[in-house]
Amino acid sequence: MDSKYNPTDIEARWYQYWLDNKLFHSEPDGREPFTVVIPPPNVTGVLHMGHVLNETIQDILVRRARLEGKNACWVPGTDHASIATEAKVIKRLKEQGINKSDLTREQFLKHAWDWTDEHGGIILKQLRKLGCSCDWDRTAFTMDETRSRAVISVFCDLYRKGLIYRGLRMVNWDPERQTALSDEEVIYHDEHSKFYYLKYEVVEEPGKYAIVATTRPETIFGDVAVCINPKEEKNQWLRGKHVRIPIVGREIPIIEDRYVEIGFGTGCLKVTPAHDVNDYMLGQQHNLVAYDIFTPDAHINLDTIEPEIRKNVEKFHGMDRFECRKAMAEDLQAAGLMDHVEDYDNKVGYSERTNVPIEPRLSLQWFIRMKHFADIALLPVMNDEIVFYPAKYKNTYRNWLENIKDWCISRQLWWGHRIPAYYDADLLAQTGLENYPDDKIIVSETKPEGNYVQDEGALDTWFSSWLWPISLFIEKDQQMKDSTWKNKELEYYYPTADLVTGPDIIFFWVARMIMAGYEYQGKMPFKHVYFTGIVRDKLGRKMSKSLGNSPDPLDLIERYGADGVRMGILLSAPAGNDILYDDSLCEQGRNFCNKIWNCFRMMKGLEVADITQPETNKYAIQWFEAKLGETSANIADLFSKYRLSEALMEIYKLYCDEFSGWYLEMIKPAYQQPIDRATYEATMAFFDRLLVLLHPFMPFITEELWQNLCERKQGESIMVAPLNNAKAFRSIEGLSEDCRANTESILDNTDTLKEIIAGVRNIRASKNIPQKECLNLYFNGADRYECAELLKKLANVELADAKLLSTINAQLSTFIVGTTEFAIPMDAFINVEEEIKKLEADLQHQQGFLRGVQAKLSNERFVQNAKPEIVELERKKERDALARIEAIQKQLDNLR
RNA sequence: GGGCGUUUAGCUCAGCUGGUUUAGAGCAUCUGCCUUACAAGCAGAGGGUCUGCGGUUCGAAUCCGUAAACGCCCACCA
Repeated sequence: MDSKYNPTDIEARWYQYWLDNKLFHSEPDGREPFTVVIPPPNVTGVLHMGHVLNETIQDILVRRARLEGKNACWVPGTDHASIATEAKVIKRLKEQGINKSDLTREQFLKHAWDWTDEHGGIILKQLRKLGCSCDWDRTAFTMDETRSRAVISVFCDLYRKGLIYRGLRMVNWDPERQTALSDEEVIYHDEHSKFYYLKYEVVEEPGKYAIVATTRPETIFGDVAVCINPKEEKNQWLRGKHVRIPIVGREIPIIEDRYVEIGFGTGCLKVTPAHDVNDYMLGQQHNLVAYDIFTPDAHINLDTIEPEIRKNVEKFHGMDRFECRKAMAEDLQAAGLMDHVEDYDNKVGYSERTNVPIEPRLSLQWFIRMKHFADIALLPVMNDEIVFYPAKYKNTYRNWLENIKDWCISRQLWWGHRIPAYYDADLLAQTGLENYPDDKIIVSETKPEGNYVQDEGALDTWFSSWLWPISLFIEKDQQMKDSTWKNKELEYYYPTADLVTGPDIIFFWVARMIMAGYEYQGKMPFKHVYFTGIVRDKLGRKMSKSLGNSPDPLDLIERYGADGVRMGILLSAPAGNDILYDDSLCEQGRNFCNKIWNCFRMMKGLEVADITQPETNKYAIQWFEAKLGETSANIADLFSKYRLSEALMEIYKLYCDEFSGWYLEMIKPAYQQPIDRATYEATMAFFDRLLVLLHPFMPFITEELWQNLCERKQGESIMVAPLNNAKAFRSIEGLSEDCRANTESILDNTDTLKEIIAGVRNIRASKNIPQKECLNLYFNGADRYECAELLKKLANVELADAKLLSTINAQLSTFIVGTTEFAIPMDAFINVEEEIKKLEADLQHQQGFLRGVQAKLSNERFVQNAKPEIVELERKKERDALARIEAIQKQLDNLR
């Protein structure tokens, strides 16, 4: 065996073994289920560090549950990601010289499916490299047959329930992709822009102007009024008058509405109903026309305005909106109709997917009434039936639900689930879409007989994702019945156990799954939600392609091994906190693998013989048994709180410090001596349990070593290791009174021993005494008899001999543990000056400590008010401190 | 403009209902060791008064108030 762990071959081999033996596959049975559904990555996506974090956490939870004997089922799959994927397909077509507009829907979809088949699922392959134990037989796609049928059924069902409606509304329009978006898909950025003060001449008083401040002068073609607040003094003179739009020339009325904020800007607000949500609202209240002056791709379109007005501004027709803003500002300036321009900071909404400024646009879309869903989804989270980790997201969640708005679910895209709404072709030809009567729309799972045309729109991707925890378990060909699905799988796997996802999709996805869960199964979709942080680089910057600061996970796996990367990403990832990723974390993971590897090498190198078991070994085994029990209990507790990085750290310390650093040193036979069989077997058993404990975090190396620890049968795996776990996970609280006392005292005693050894090592290091030099240890003090007993058990770790201290002389180097003083004869090594200095510093510290304690104890109110056990503790502190001070002084006297 | 969160060693974080020998961990740093499992290692050491201020209390990193800094979410002030 090499002294370095080499993961590459090992990982590939065991992953295949797990697949071959169907160890990831789950079928309903008598065991308790533990279900996790993967947050489906984009079907054409590629693995990035965010996935690594997310999937590692899920795998840890799933593998842990499996070891606990649960029937773990982690269902993988991908999301069709309608906007993102459509964009990618369009881009590729463009590279081939094809425009989307040249294709029919069917032709385009053919290309999209080709693309999906080609690139789809690459990311799922990559997850295997990470070690993810997904049940691949269940792999699903949000647009596969079963999921699609579910989506359409739900649309029809909600429509029948009156929870879906079609309406002409002001929506967020993405001019790049030319589709409507939901409110959640708009991201607001702070922007330094300009505030333009435009002069609108008052018709009734030529030469006088109303000054209107706007950030968007390019929309003045659509102005239909100027609004003032009836209470604003300075604009009273405008009441009832009309103004002329500069450059454009249209005469528009001054209207009054209290919506306009007094004191903001000039108090005059231009009203453009087609291009601003508030203006739209004003327009409706004041019966104003809405001129839509933009094409779907946000170029100026003057076809909608009056021809006589148009001729004034023909040159702007067809301009891009930002180009037009510039041109309009210049023209206004030149015409003397620009009062002035100010710098202005405001927020501008951008499309989440295309990163293009969104345009508020009046359009005919499909919506879900959300009030009903907010009602069913709020309570379960607020009273912790569904538990959020960290809990702070409950606030965010509540806030959103309490202010919820209807969800725009239609998209002007082809890649997605086509809206199952049908229009009578003849009627449609007469009325057009906007005026098509609602009661003549047919919403149905299947195309109605006759001459009907289907709605051109597709559904928002999240309209399929919100069904994910349900739709994954719907049987092939199963139809929705009575607004629900029932079958054996749903009965068994639903509700799922844990959902692991980023807080950025709490509204998009988490909240909506909860809604759909209650609506369609009458139950929560999951019991716990673990929100991960965002992976950042070590400078705290979000990882992004454009910054180039995101490492390629596969490359990292290549360099550090999957186990190393898993440890690296997890180590500093407390729930909900962002993680600052740095390669050095993976390095630590790799180093840890190496450590474990070498523990194993050491054990395998032992020669076993039937000899008497030394007392030290008996003690070591007892102690480590206790330690392992204690740590296992801690880890179980940390798991229950989803504090996974802390759990891993506990295991890390258990391996490195306790097992390698202490236990193996205690039982290690002298050079070329054999080990007794009892100790050997106990040690192997310990290691087995250690591997099981670590397995969820580092699946590959643990499987490799577990398989080599002893003879294993074909098909056996640490993944489903039999329940010596029950023993490993038990807590000290669960032990009998006697056993617990024993456990605790052996742990305490060993801590004392470690302190003594540390004292000796300290002296050795500070005096440069070589390792080979065996030292004699003398001691004296209150607990000396106990110490003597203990030391005998550990003598072979560090010491030649342990004796009661009889006389003290200057040729000793000393230290104190508890209240016992220890001394090592130094002969020529001793430096009296230094020794005195050290003791004096210690003395000072002890005296300071004593003063603090005594101050407390002499405070009557403390003695009266504090709990008796606290007072007693302080008294013990005082006694101990006094004893130590006395000991130090005695030593000082001797040295002097 | 609202709401939430954070602020503890050089870095990343623990520290639960105030009291557990004058604050812990991992990493990093420094020193010494190629000791017969491991230099991707071993041993040892240094390093913080817990963001500032005020309060409650016998006692505060821990509770309350306040200020500041940073971060996140929400919101139609053009």
